[in-house]
Amino acid sequence: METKEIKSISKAAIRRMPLYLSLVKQQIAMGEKTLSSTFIAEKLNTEAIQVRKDLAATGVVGQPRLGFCSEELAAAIERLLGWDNLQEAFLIGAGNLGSALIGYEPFIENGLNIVAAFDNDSDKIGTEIRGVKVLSIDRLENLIGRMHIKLAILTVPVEVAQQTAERLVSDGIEAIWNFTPTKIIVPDEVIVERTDLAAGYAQISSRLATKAQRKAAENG
Amino acid sequence: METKEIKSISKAAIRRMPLYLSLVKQQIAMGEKTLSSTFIAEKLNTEAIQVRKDLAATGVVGQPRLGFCSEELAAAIERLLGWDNLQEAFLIGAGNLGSALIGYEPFIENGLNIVAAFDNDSDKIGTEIRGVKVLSIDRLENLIGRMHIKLAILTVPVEVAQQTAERLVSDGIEAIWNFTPTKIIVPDEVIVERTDLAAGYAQISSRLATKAQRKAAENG
DNA sequence: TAGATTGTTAATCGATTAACAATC
DNA sequence: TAGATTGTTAATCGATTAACAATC
Repeated sequence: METKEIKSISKAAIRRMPLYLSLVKQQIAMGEKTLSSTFIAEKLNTEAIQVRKDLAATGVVGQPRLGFCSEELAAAIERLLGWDNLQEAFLIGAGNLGSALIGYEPFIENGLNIVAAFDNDSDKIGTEIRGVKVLSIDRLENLIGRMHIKLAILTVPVEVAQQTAERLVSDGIEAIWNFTPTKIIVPDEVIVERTDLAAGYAQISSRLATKAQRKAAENG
Repeated sequence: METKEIKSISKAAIRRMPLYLSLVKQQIAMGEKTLSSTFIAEKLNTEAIQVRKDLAATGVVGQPRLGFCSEELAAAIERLLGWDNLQEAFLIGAGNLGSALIGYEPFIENGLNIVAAFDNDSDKIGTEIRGVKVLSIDRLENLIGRMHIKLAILTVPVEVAQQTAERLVSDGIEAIWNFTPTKIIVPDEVIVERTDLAAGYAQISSRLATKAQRKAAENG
């Protein structure tokens, strides 16, 4: 098989990959050997051209008239995302949101393995959340190195987000997934991804507000 | 006061507003009357020009040498986002993630009021989650109209996401905040915002995978 | 005044969409 | 073959960044 040029891939395309992957897996489960960009676009309420462009980045070559081989596509997306390997992670902050992430199905299904949670609340330390032990935050330093943990999921209160991030960095963490509603500042070599629930709320409430204002203007 | 032209505002800018708002509120709490785009940019690890451009959309006019009036800016951002009014919402699906959203501080602080949760698990129905009653999903139809609820937060299992969304739409919901890892298809007039935890995971794990591959190539 | 900052207009960058030849 | 689909190249669109005059 010829090796294809490495295609550049947009951040937005990466973010869409999980949608493609779960649809492809669904089709595999139903015994479908192939699926086309047209089909995917229809199911995801998007455009076929975007699907084709995105899938080009996986290196999978489609067949005119038939589309893409389901199995090949699933494997290629998983490889692209690194979801073909198990990813061990520490959860930092075992509050409501953190606890919810332990046991979040789409993570478990795709190789994200939260191996321990850390907190400074003595009531929580020593307990288990769905089988994951909650340890004292003081043991973080020791364990990151010893267990070769690359990824930390940061769900501490916003007030301590920056200082906790700095601790993680000095302990040698490679990537921080920041769920706190603030930006953390860390050295460039540390990978940071922020998932911002407040941003989503901003977007939906501003759209609702705009709609309400328009309605008021029409009736006024 | 002159009314300014309504500036167009990008989706990305809307999503950044909560970051600006919390920083501005922090400054107010510290007694600072003004703050500049330079200051904001430094704190948020971004560029001053982007901050100025974003803030222009609020209609607040800054003063050369001084920057923006903190109080005025906070009020303008809250108005822009509709966070100056209480937003009542139903939570659909009282699982782990849904439960975590009840009581999520940044929502509560900014006017998002989850007034009831709905589930079809008889073990959950009748219980309370941090003061919010869990009701049978069968009562949804009746209550959306009666309580004039505009916003539904969808945290049901992915398998029932589409059918639940359709129910919400036929009951007259105006906006759906979709936390399920799938796209839901609804009429255009219904506002849909999707917060996709799997997308964030895709992004961070692909970056980790790329880094690991580069490292392997160097050592190989 | 000198200098820091705002706000506008233009340039750049990145992502999406359109057009269309190639393929089976 | 006819027709659906792929994949590439070009055009468009939207967001970010740069340049710079205006302001206090």
